[in-house]
Amino acid sequence: MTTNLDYLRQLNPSQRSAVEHFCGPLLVVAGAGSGKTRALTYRIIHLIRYHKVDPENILAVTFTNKAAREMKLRIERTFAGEICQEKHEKPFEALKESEQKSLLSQVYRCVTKKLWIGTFHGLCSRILRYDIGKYRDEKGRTWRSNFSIMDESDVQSLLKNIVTKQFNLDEKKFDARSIRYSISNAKNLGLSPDDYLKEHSYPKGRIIAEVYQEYQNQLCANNAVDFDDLILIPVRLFQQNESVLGYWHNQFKHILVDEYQDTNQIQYDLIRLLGTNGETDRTQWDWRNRSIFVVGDADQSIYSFRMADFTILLNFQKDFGDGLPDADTRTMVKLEENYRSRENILEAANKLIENNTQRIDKVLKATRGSGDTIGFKVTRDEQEEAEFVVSKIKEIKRNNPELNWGSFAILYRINSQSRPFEDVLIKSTIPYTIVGGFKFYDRQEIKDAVAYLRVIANPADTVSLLRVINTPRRGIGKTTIENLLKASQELSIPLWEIISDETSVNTIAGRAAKSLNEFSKLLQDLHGKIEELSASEILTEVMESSGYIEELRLQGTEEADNRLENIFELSNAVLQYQEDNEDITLQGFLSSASLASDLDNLKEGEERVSLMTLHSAKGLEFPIVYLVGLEQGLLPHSRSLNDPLSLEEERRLCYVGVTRAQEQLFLTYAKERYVWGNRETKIPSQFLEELPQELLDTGRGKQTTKRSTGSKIVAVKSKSAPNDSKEWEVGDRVLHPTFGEGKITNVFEGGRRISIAVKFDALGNKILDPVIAKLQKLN
DNA sequence: GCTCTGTTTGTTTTT
DNA sequence: CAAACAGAGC
Repeated sequence: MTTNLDYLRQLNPSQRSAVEHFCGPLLVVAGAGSGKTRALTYRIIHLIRYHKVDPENILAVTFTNKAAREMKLRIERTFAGEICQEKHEKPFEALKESEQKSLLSQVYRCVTKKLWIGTFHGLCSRILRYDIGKYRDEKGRTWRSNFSIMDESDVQSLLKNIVTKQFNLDEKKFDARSIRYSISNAKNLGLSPDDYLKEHSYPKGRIIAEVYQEYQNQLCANNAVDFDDLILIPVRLFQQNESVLGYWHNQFKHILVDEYQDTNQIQYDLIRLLGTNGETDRTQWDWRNRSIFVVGDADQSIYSFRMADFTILLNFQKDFGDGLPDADTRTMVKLEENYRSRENILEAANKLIENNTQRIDKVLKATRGSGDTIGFKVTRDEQEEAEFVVSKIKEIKRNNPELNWGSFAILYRINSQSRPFEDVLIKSTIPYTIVGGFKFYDRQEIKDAVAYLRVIANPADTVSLLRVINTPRRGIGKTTIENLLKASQELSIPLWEIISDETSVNTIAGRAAKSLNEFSKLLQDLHGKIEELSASEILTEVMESSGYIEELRLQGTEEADNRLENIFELSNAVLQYQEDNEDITLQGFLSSASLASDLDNLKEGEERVSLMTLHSAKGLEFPIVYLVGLEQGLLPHSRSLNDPLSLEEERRLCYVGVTRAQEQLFLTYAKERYVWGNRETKIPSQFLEELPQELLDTGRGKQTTKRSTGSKIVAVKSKSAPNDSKEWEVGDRVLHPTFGEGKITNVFEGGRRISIAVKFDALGNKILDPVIAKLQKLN
């Protein structure tokens, strides 16, 4: 019997060699629209169908939950199609509906269900539900499997409390936000509080290390972890426990990572540990029946603020691969044919990204006709910008009956730019969805409901307990709570243990004792039934019995009705979760809820105009794209203007936007816009100049993209720079201790900092800080 | 113990 | 121009 491998015929040679790769490492450098998702999906199918790999042994990491869901769906469908051909010798579509259904559910049971597909965070939380009990950090802290995942605002208030109440620090110097950022960065580099202290001995660093230490204490006391811990803890656990690592190493024989350019250090550590079983000597690596397969595009790396580091991708060949030059390597495949966009759009994208220095050379090759020129519009302000875009949408839709509202996307740099577009869309009664901004799970009533569920699942979660202890109002006031907290601190036991003991409550709480005991009884009751009741039953029960629903009903205002509606929506989400997953436990639902993103709501086939940030648009495509707000200070964002590295990231962001478009792309720029309630005059984005001017169509013939002189923020000079940067000049040969010899191709001056771009003979372009990198000038 | 209101503060991007 | 917060009044 010849296995029917129909899917291979749909691939070009490079895609095919990626899909047919079996064991060992492979880097797939995949340009925008080059069919990388297809390569990834088909490779998984090929592993199972052709190489007979057990789906259980495949780990595929995607960037979003949505991407994971879609990949599963595609695998399921393709698989069903293949099996159908093989068994019945007819296409899947020819089956009766009932046969289709039963085939799909069979594929689900044998394949999709067993695959480990998800985001780093989702997959790691799954691993932790098995193994977190085996972890012990360097201070001896431990966690239990019913841990809570703290959301960003919980973390924020926890930290604020530590900074202001416990440490009495100056809030100006140590605001919770920047401390959170430091801690998160530390965790993404794999640093514990002690490690952090070692690396930062200066006074401020020492204090941050102390706050970090105390923050860990409190997470532990709440039996809670934050987002970063979801990845950090497995890595640490694997490092300290050989047998746990061995188990998961053995489980995951084939590891696939999508969007590899946006992984950070700790995620890399995780992949490396799983792939190599922690063996550092690469001659000892055993690739029999194993592989690491990563897909990415350095030009689309846009998450460095989250510590993503695309040099991890650039180093793949050195790390895992054979390190041979491009022409000879067997561990890298480049996908350069673009199946998405019209040639004009690609040309613009290619021209734009050429201005970046640090990249793997790669050109998107068009496979479709040239298409229209790129629309460009200068408007008076953001209001006119929105009106222009919406009227254009209407016009194009009218002239192209095959398009629906879902064919259009409006992309912007920051969420607050959506406002005027929403207004105009509403006025025109055009359906739209807005991705990002305020999430469903950020709504007050949803957070209340979820907090109830979290306390029931994990009574040690004092943060959630405090949120609901007096919601709805049951006469448990500030002083009562403070007394209870004091008691719990003195006895160093969780608040919950005080509250669940009637005698203690009666002693401490006084007037509030009665309602406190009722409250505690309700939660205790449900906590006891956690095994026997489903998540949705618990939700309904707690919302009714706590009086939460009743209070909203009594209010009768429009707002209260809205909240009731949302709670109803939440219970639908729970039911949906139970439908989609075998796991109907409360904890299962709670972790999926914590990790849910707004992007998950974006459904294909929904005929609505999409509004989202450029970050959210990654991985998506639309026939018609409006990339708006192309102004200095917005795109590129003002915070990147004096740092060449961030500026390159902004350019990549713009590149991501441009390459989302299939048929047509519009760019807009508003001369004035409200910033912080003030009108501000804006100058055009420098990226506009970098695009091929002949492709820009202003609709009137005359080009108006020239910027006023003197507005260049980043000076690129070769000679006679006014300050002492003349030490480094374009054309100089230099020697770097690790990168070797190279030639300076650019000198950037931004404020006090100087960066230079060097093309190394062996390693290609890199941007360096000459003060940090110990560069030597050669003559 | 709870609500209202004036003041302050701050905006990139997100799993 | 928000939202979030603190302090005063009920």
